Amino acid sequence: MDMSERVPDAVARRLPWYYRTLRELEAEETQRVSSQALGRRMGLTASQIRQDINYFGGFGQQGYGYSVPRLRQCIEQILGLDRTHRIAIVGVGNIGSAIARYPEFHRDGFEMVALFDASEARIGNKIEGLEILPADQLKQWLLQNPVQILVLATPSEYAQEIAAEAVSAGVRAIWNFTPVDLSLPDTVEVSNVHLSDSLMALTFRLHEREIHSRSEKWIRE
Amino acid sequence: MDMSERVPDAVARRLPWYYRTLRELEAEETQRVSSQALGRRMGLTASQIRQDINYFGGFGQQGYGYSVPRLRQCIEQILGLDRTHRIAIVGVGNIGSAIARYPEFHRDGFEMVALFDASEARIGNKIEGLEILPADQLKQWLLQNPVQILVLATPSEYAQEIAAEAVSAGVRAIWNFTPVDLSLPDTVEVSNVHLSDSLMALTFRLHEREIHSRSEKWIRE
DNA sequence: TAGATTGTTAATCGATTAACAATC
DNA sequence: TAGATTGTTAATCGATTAACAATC
Repeated sequence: MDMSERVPDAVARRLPWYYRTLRELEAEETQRVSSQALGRRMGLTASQIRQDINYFGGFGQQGYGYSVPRLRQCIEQILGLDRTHRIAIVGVGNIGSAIARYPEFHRDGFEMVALFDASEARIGNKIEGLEILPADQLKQWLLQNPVQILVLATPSEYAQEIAAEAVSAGVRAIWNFTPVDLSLPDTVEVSNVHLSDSLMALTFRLHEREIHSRSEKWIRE
Repeated sequence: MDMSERVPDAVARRLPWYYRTLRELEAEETQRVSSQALGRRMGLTASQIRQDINYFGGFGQQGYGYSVPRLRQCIEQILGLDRTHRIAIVGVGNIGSAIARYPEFHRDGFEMVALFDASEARIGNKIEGLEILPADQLKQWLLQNPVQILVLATPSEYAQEIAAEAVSAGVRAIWNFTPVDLSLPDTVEVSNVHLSDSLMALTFRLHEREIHSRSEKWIRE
């Protein structure tokens, strides 16, 4: 498993997709899969799948294909899901609390360990048995209770400040739900869920399509 | 504005980002911006920004740069945000109800018009003044009240079925929060928010980094 | 006018696809 | 062994970057 160079983003983005698909195949009790069959299922070329998988090593077998459980397990390890990840959430508004209540995470080794919010009305309340702590205790708490991942779901105006604070308390991975492009040392990994970007990408394609069909009509008439 | 070819995904993904940044600049009352200045701010090359913008036409002015309000407005139009988009949500669990309560959408012309759920316990309840309707009335309702966008936030096992139903009732854009790769006619636009994929991309990079630093040590010692 | 910066073409880089020898 | 399918190298394609003439 040679990891001497940073894996291209294009490949990294497909890894969870492979993982998800392999889990489906496993649930269907499929034992083996060829790059061609997997490609057909995912809408990728067989070549790309072999290329991607080989980035991490030869998990297949010539003339046979890939063992579904084995490949699933390998990708699970590559994704780091064989470990437990402790997660804290800052900002328990709509999205923050939805994440706090999301049960599926547990299955993949994620453990919600603390919730923080700045609103007096929320502090002290419980979500899934976990008490909401005052946001101004975040740094202190993190120093004593390290987490692997911080979920950032505060109002935009506090996002940068709180992220920087968390990083100074040792956080090295942020799952960012605010529409803010965080500026942090590049020793910190950030995964953005820019919800409105994703919604706008949808309206863009919808709009683009309408223009297309209009101009098609134009040509026909 | 030549749109004879489909805009590459790479460009489409950056459009909402440009829009967001231009809005920030506008809020800071910046009147003009050069591709270089915008590039520095966003971490892109000036060249790429000019290339991207020119995909849609010459909105700049030689020797001056781009007018921030004008460019913002142009991209707003390109994204289709000058129109109103009616949205319905199916599945008002954690994520569905978080989306239903998200206030920011209104600003960009999105209007939440209906909520659906299959659970007896939820039907009849209200979120933001909107009553939750039985999911089995979805198709009927959509036929009478067309929406531009359907938010899909049901349990995975119903996602494909409900999406197909909505499409047969005229829906042409789906904002998909389920971890399912929907299979729909390509006349339908889908924007996926695969939350666990995004979380796993984070653990992958975190893990990858650890391997790096370990092997660095290895070399040093 | 001179300086600045775009719009656009050409060069480079990286990612995807094709091809095929290795091998199970 | 013969057939199938991987692992891997080479060819192609597309996206990014560089360069520069056009022009405000």
